[in-house]
Amino acid sequence: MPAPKGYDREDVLDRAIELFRRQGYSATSTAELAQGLGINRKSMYAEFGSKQELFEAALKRYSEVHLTRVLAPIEAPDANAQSIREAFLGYASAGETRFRGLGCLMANTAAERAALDPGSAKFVEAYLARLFKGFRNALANAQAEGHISSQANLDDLAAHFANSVVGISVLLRAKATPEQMYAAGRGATSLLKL
Amino acid sequence: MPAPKGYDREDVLDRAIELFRRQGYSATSTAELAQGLGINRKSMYAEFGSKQELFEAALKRYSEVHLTRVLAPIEAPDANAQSIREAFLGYASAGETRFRGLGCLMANTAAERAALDPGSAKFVEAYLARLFKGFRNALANAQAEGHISSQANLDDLAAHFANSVVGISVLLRAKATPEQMYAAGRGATSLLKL
DNA sequence: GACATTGGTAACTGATTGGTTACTTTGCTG
DNA sequence: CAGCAAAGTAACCAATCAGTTACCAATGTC
Repeated sequence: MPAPKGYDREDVLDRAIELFRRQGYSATSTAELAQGLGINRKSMYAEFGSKQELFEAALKRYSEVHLTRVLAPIEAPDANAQSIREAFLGYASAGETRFRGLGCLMANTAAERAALDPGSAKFVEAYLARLFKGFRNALANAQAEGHISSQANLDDLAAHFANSVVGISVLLRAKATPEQMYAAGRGATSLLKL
Repeated sequence: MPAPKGYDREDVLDRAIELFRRQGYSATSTAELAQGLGINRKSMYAEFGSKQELFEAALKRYSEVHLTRVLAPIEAPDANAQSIREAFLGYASAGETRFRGLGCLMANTAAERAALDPGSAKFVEAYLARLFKGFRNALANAQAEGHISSQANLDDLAAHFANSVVGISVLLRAKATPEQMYAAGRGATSLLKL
């Protein structure tokens, strides 16, 4: 067995996520990446192949780990109106953390790369579908629990909530004030009774 | 008097808007710009000074001309609930036009540049404030006309609509299906009575 | 029609881009 | 301890980056 790697792939990907999230794809050079990842350029290319492949690996991990954590409230099988409210409160509160100015890697990628790069677009597409599906289920429960009008169109509302999450992510990226984000969250969820 | 310019500044800026909107700031080179603008690189630098200044001039014109046109329904002094509905219908319908994949220059800039570039950030900030103000006024009229509950929080709702516009712009950029966008628009405006 | 002022063309600058190649170092296995 | 496969280092590559400079062409006034 040869010399073991001096780095952990998942740690490296988390650092890549941080870098791409802060600077975007185009504005992040491979030299910056290697330095930020704490590994050599050679090792970076050996491990990931190219900047594009590293980016897609970062998107994959972001989706599997980071998004899974942040979407947990609305993806729980028993998610309901209260879960949706809590989720938006959580996203708005990110404006008071270090994520202010960073935003969401998927939302940033949707705006920066998806239209130009099919490799990114498929992750964004899956992200939007995932958001919709999560909200759609939570809304079905909310309706069953009487927190939404029985004649509400759940597909429209799920699309609305998914869209609002994307919007809030961009506000977060654009350093909108936390109060703007809280207000947007309250407004978006104001049609949930109680 | 010397030789007249072989180009019109406003036409050139409109082409710059188109290019930056399609490719973003970082992914658009000055060579591409000069070619796309239909003028020489030298003339471009003589007219605008730098890529950054050209970008800001494009943002300025986009705000003054393009945004003013597209925001007209909600910025009319007598805008009301119906105006808001129509506006969202209009934004969603852009998904069936050539703007699919382009999105809104302000929303794209919010995600790509605002966090890194104060020069862009001030335009984005003004854009968000403008959206809020427009919706806030339209909502006041809507409430007076009985199309919104009298105890609704108009500030929250204005922030919500502004946020939804940003979200829909990103969906447009990410080539979401028109149906996704129409659904998001219907969901976002579903709390407007009638 | 000579001059002055501007726009247009193209070659060029040094720096940086993504990616590669030779070479050294490391650490496990037989 | 000898051998070898992989990681680390750094120099290197052609291409491209934003921006500049020197030159030519066009247009106006006097």
